[in-house]
Amino acid sequence: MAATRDRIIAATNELFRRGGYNGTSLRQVTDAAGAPTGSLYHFFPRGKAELAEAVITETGASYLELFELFAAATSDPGAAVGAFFDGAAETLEQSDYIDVCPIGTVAREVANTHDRLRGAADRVFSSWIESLGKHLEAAGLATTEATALAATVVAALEGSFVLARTRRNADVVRHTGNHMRSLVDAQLRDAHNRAQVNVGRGR
Amino acid sequence: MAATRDRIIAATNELFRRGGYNGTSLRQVTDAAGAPTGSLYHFFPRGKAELAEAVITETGASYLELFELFAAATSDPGAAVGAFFDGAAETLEQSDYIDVCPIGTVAREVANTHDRLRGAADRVFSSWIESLGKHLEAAGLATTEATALAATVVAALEGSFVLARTRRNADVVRHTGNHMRSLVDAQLRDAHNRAQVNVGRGR
DNA sequence: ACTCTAGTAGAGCGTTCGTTCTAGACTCAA
DNA sequence: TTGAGTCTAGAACGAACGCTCTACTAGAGT
Repeated sequence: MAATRDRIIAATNELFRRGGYNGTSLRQVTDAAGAPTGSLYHFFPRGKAELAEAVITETGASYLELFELFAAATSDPGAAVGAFFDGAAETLEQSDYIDVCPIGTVAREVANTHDRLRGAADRVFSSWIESLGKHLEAAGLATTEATALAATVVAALEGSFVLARTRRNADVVRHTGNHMRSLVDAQLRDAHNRAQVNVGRGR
Repeated sequence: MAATRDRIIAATNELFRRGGYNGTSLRQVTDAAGAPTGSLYHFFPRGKAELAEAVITETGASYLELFELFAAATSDPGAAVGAFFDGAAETLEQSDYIDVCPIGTVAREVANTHDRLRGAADRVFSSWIESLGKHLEAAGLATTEATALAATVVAALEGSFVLARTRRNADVVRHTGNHMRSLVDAQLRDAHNRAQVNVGRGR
């Protein structure tokens, strides 16, 4: 019976997306979750930091699942990337530009002050990069190239959220998605061309 | 004699880069600047928000100048973009991964809660995009393409800061810079090819 | 029927927050 | 020398912060 815990996590997630870590008070969390302080400290004995760590880890895992869903729908990584950006843009517009991703916000905010939170966000980003990287490898990229390109895509995704929130306009997310798609396509084309040349040379 | 005002701005800039808006108290600011509360409210009568607005605007302008410096050094926008990313990576490493850019951090944090700060950050980002966009136009891109590509580059820059801070490793900034450079180069190549075709057709 | 644990409930702790306010010090024109 | 204006200095305010603490309730196990 962890319904209360779930409500606390969900409320914190949404509040972090709106106001970040330091901008969200536990009073807001308990009010939004309809849970008393006692329950909050029952589920998260180390307090706010432990709650934030759980939100980052659990949200990160669910976004990883979501991306895998997009990736499973096609063997073309460029298309999956483009679709993911488009979905994020839609979400932004429908939520009055509340941040799509609490992880990036919190990570940037507390990277220098809360090392455990930084570590949790690091693990989440790494899991995303690894997942996308594997799909890029499967499509023909070398491991090093695939990882670097995956990191760039994640960076562009997070950065486009910053701009979209600031301008209150999600088009930048879509445009960035298109650019990432053509970048992925170009790198895959290069890799295939190189492979062809090597085959032609009897390699 | 606005030396005190300058010290307050500089201290706030650095503290924002470390802890963001809500994570920085005015006590920290006055301590770091060696200025009493009275002086702070003398120069910024509307308090913390006005101070933050000034930091965003002034830092934004100085980064615009910095980019123009990189851009003036070459007629190749791709090279300027790459060099700018490399410079940022260096800065990150030399500063123990304090954020390079207080604007992105603050903007993402308070976009939903402080509209004036959001507006100030919006103007700064727009000025960067406009500047890079003009250089891309000068190199042969159409206005729409140039603006969209410039926005993607700024997004990738901001996003790579998030990842670099979180991983405590600036390589992602360099890799993203390389990818942005090749993206810019590819788009310019496409534009020139299209122009050639049109000339060949007597257009 | 009794005990034990999980979870609910919220008053209250010490601290720090952004801000206000009063008082004093310096500069320079009149 | 005076007076006005600019800037410095920091004590003090009410509000809000994260967190601790004690008391209570519900239900499972024996």
